[in-house]
Amino acid sequence: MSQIKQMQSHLIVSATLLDPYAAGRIISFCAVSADADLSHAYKLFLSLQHRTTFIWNTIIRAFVERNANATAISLYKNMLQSGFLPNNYTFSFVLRACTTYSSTALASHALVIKLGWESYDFVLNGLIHLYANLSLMDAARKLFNVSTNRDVITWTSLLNGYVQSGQAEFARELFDQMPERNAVSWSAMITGYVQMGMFREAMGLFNDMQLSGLRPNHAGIVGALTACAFLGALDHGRWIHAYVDRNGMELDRVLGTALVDMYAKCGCIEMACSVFDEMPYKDVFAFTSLISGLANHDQSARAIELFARMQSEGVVPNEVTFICVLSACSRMGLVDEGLRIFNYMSKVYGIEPGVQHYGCLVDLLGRAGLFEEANKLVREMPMEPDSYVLGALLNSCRMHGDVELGKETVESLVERGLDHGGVHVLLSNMYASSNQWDWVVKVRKEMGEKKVRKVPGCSLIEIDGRLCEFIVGDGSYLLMEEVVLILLGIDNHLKFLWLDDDNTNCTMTSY
DNA sequence: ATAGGGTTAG
Repeated sequence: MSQIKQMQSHLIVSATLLDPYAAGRIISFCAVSADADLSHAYKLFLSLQHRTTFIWNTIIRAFVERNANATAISLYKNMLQSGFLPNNYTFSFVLRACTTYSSTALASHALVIKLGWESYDFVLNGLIHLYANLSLMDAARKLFNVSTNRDVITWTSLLNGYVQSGQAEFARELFDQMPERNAVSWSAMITGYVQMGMFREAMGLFNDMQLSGLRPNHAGIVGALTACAFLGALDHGRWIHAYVDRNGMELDRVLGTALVDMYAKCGCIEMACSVFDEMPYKDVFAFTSLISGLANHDQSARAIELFARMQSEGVVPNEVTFICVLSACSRMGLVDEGLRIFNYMSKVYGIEPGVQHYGCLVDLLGRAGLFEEANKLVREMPMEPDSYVLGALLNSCRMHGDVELGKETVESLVERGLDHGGVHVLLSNMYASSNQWDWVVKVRKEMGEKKVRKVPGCSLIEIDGRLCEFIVGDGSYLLMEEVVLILLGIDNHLKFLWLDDDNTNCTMTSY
């Protein structure tokens, strides 16, 4: 790059930059090559007297590649105002920027048609991708149906649209129908399942992909790791980590963070830390992921330390980071520290607290027994409390045995339609522990009348690399009788051990 | 005369 700058000063002196072709080559190098320097390219672009369509296209492309869609679109509008006609290249970049600017999307499509580019491969795929991303599936499907030269990208773009709009079956149907599948189309379906919360399907497909002989790429690996994280599938996750190492895949920000998160969510916090240490570049995602993992492993002190380290390394925290840090403070009972962080979140970083931050703060105050403050905060916060905020308040009522405030809180949950069964169970347990049995009966009766159902609890474990899911009340598992016998055995054993203790009540209530 | 599209983390 420094050589290019030298060369460029020479060219300016010799007036060669007046040659638009030479200028185009230099801008292209500065804007989109491997070690590009976009701000330099942009300065150069602004200084040019004579621009070409190629130069406009290149600078627009550079901003799109950095996800600076607003800038890309405003450059595109400037281009039109300067009298340049966009060509197929222009549209292939601009349509990508339009995925976050739907108002410009329709106008761009209109111009595509007017200039006769609609049936041109790259442009048509760009349009399908655009409509699919905006979840405008009728439009996307229509274009797909009229396309005569469908390739694997056309199919993948449409598939992604069904994923975006949550239509898992259509997406899978399309995937099965594709005449050709490559690593990207497999990844799209795998991460599609992940986005739709269908983690077991994602893992199954990751497995099928390897059986089909295709090597998973970066995105496929990341998708599979995310699924492992949600499923707690540690053995699968470890296998993928070994695959990453064996194939010398670079621990970049995305892959590194996915690994850190997988280990943290699967209970291996030390492995999460060591992968984090290996990552050459750590951004806000990586830090936040580990801070969250530490907080969830009752290592809030380390979480808060990491938060300090992050800032000393100049990584700017975002709203999610603050949610994790505040919840760490709350678990450690660091009331003053939590309040201080809550305040400087907006003062120093300009992040306005959202409902989730208030939720953490209510939890922080409530756990510390500062009821009045917690209740006051809920009443005075600038937005409607959500189920998390009221749940935190309810939990603090339970912890400190304040049945009256608990009852009020449940009422406000009911008013807002946020009363899932667990809330009523909690209230009834609170009445029970304060020996108000008539109220227990009343709550239970109301639950019956309103047909409130508790969402069945479920758990997942991995045995010999196979995932087993257990749902409360479902006795239909293979080997269920053996499982029940073993549990009863453990139960009896515990009773025997605790025989002298009057208060022991080791009955199994559900399995 | 220089170029381009689909999948990726908290």
